[in-house]
Amino acid sequence: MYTISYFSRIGMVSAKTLRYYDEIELLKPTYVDGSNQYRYYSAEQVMDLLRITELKEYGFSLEEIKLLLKTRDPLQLQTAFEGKLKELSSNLDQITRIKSRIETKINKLKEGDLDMVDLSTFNVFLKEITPLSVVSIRKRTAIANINSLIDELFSSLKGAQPIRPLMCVYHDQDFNPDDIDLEVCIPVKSDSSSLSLRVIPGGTHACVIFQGPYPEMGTAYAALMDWIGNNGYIPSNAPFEKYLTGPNDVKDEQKYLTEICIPVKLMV
Amino acid sequence: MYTISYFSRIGMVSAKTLRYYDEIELLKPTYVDGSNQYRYYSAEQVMDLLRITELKEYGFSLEEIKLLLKTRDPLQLQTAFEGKLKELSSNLDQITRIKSRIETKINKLKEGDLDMVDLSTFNVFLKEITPLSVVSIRKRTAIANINSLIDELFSSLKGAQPIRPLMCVYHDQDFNPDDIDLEVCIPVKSDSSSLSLRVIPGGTHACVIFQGPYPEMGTAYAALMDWIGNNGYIPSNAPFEKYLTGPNDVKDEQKYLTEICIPVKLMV
DNA sequence: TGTTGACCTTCCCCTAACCGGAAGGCTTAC
DNA sequence: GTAAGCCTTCCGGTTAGGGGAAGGTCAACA
Repeated sequence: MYTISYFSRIGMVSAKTLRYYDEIELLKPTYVDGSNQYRYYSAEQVMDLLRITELKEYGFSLEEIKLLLKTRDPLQLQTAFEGKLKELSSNLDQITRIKSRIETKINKLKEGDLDMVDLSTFNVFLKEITPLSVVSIRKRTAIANINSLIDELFSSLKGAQPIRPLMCVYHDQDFNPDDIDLEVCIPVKSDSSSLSLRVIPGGTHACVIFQGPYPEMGTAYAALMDWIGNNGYIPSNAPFEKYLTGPNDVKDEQKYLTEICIPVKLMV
Repeated sequence: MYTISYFSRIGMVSAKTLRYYDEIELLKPTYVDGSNQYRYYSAEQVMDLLRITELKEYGFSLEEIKLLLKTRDPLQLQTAFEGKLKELSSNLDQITRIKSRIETKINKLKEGDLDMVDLSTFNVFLKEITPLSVVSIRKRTAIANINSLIDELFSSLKGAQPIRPLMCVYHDQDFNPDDIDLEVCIPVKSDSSSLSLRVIPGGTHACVIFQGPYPEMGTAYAALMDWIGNNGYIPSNAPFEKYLTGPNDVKDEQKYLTEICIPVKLMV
């Protein structure tokens, strides 16, 4: 039996942490003195504590660890590890992309470019769009899952040929990247009767073409919304994007080309 | 002038976020209606909002962004970006190391190794150590900074030859990885009179040799502390580690060799 | 003119994984 | 006798907002 401070030194964690683990029922002392509430830990608990620290380093939350500690099934552990491995790989990609974005920023700064984006440099134009038949999936999900949605959609195509680039409709008003009402669309011929089609309504749209990485598209949206307000229009429906040139076409994110369209009507 | 919801759509953030930015004085609306407290944002603020979102993506905290927004000095911006770049690089390294640790775990699991470490497999031994002269730096810092401390120490060596591997004394009782009382030591000949030496006292030490990555050394510490308690000793001074084989000697972290020593005395 | 629905406000509580410190109780060593 | 060193609980703080309630306001429509 160890006191909390000795036990904390064994595991190289703070006593505060141990009290917290007790509170959330992750690791309770084997014995608590009834008279003074002192916590005492047993030698077997050392291994539990070490496992907790290890899993924490791997990026598991304490809730997840609580479950993993209980299981004696090595397969479940393996699955959890493999999932975490994927997560870490995607973190790596994410960080790498951000690094390259910062690098181009630094280069611009060095060239004396003051890095001030001017909304008026965007070339907003009005366009009458005719209704368009598409195959689509609509789902409420995190933006990060968009790729699996696209895969799913493509596999449901059954040989039908896309006649235009991929599109995405953003049905949300309030923007929250972890929970988006997302509709991925592939335009197809309107007589592809074997598929269940949906028709994107036509009408007047304010549009802009943006070149650059997707996370920087905010400026284009801002320019578009700004233009709409300044020209006596208001948005009348959900905006959508057409991915003219994307990751499948070029490697350099700076070369991505996207058209953003917002259906509009005249203000009364 | 935009209402909060229109402004939030322009910037693709939630209205909640905008109210929060108002509260923390990061981005205050240019005009607030006196009668109903409605917030109104101006067209110029769009760029500020977009910059905030951008810097957030780069990993800056809102406090840092507050400072960066104010400055018109491109050099300061560049410095901040370069610092962030370094931070992201070290994150990349960190994640890569963790990934490879998880991969070896998975391989062990596949081989049927149940991944149960047994403290009793560690070979703890008692050792009489004679006093040792070292050059050292002691500092309270995050464990992540240990490398710069080592560099600093080596550059203060002025040609004196290390006679033993690098050591580190851990003066803390309560372990907190972001704020450690750390002493890095290089053993030198005791007659290196041109340097200011400090002497690590001799005496009885309980020691163990650990093979593997540094973050997994906890098990060895646990085995050591366990042995000490079970054999009628108590720790009498700060523990230290000797880095017998480290990153300068081999690439594979699984091959790192470290000796952990804890000064002990007999319990009364 | 009334009503409906969209929009705005403030206020309060919640998150994860603890840290810092206060106030108070117990032993033990000098 | 008292100071040091343990231990306890409790309270408040951290980041960047989200969820939701209660209530005021606005514009359009019947």
